Amino acid sequence: MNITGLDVETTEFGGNITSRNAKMEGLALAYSKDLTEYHTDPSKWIIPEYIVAHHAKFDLLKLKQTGLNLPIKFEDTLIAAHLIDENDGHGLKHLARKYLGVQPKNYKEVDRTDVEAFSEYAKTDAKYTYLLWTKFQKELKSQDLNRVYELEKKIIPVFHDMEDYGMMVDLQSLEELGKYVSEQRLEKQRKVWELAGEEIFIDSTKVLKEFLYDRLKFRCKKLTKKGNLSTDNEALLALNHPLANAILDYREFTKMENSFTNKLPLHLDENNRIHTDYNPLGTVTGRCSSRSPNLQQTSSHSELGKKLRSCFVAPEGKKLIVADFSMQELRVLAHYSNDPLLLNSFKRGDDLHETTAKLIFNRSKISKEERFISKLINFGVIYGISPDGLHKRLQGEKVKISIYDCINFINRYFNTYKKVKDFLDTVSTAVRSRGYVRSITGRRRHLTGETKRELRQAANFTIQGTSADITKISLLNLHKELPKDAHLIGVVHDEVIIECSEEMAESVKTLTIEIMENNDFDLRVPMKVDIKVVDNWSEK
DNA sequence: GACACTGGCGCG
DNA sequence: AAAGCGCGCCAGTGTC
Repeated sequence: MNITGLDVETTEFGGNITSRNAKMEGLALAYSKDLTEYHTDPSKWIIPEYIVAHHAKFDLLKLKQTGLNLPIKFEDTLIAAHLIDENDGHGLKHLARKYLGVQPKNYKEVDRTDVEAFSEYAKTDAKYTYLLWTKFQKELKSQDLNRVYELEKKIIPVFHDMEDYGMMVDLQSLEELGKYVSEQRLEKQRKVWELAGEEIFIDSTKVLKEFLYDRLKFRCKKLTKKGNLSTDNEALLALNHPLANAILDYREFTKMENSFTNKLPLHLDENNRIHTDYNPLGTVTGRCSSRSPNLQQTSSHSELGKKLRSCFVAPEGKKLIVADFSMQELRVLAHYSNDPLLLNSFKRGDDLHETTAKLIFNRSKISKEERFISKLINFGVIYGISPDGLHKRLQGEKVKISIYDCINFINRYFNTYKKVKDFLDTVSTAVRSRGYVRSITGRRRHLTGETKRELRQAANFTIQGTSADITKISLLNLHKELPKDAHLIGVVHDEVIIECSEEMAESVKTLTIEIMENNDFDLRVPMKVDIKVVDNWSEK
């Protein structure tokens, strides 16, 4: 089958026009480097059987939305570019310069009202895509990236359907919450002003900094990354002063108002559904990012966060099925390290944080605080935590433990789970000798491993990247195997959300567990899914 | 008015 | 010099 370069031109973005509702205006095709065409006449929009696009998620969506036939088979130079070099830019123009040695015109340099010039521009994009593919195809194969490439291709329709179906918001509840939040914000503001003795502009870090550290002479314990005096959560907490606490209170409500209660309504469609735009390759680790809105940062921990999530609902007669992998990354760590104690804890179905606490505190009965510290260390290992980091985290959680104890605990962790240390060493050696590390699907991250930071990133990539792979495979399988009227409507890294009718909820629940707990990766640990059938996203 | 940067903070 | 990993979005601020 011959491949054809394809590029869909749409209305320009801006204002209310997003990639989701931009309309198709033209179709550029490149059958070879010399034979290209561009059509603005919809009757000429005939889609070849086998195409390559740069960002197929977008182009295929437009074809679908326009009601055109989809190609039988497709390739994507954007995915390929991401996988071949995750650090480099991925724009078509950039890639054309880099791999084809040409000097493409930028979109901004082209006059859209000049029909001939714009047609030429569109055709050139299709041609570059066509030419890039011949290069990338070889690279994917020689660099052993085909498995992850196929995964990333296959997942595109999953995101199409998920984004298209969207997630329902109870607008009335959201508005009520918004009212409460804005009232509370004013109340918290009043409190701050009262304690400050004047009406300072709390939203400005500049003003705040001058007031706290110049006027009131508080001693700032933390600097920003640019070396300025910080007024963030940690810095204010350290002041241990009613005014600082009041400012933190105030911030919780401004954050909620600015980021959520005021913003989410702007993203609702006519049916009060939200259509997040996922970028399946939005991160260097293989995780998805999400935007407009970023559903993945919707508050959840605080009381206010729970109230917010309760506004995400199932429509009348339907249910949400919320399924998350229990300790996904820690299970991946157990798999890679092959540590017998970690593996056994998971195989027995024990509470890992408790297991860790018993082992590092060396007793059979452990306190809540000991479990909490162990939990922090368990998760911290994935990020390459230091005693200092652990200490700060614990301080932030109001746990009073000395830095020496932190050193001690971390040492005991590694003395207990000896093979975890071996795993970290193996990753370090590998990244230094090869210049990259791979996740379980073969996804790569290029790092030299010359700094401590890069070694942490290498270890974290192995775990986070593999976890992302596991979630993506699950999405693929769910999309394939769920009944037709059960719909994936959201994914938050290790959590998936499904909407289906009340009647089928129990069977979909069973099926979802089955699908998510089984994959073809031959892991040494069982994956476990926590799942609930609920009416809203916050319900237990 | 558009754009970039900074500090800050939400999530896993 | 020291830094725990990965993101996107907000308001305020500074600049052209």
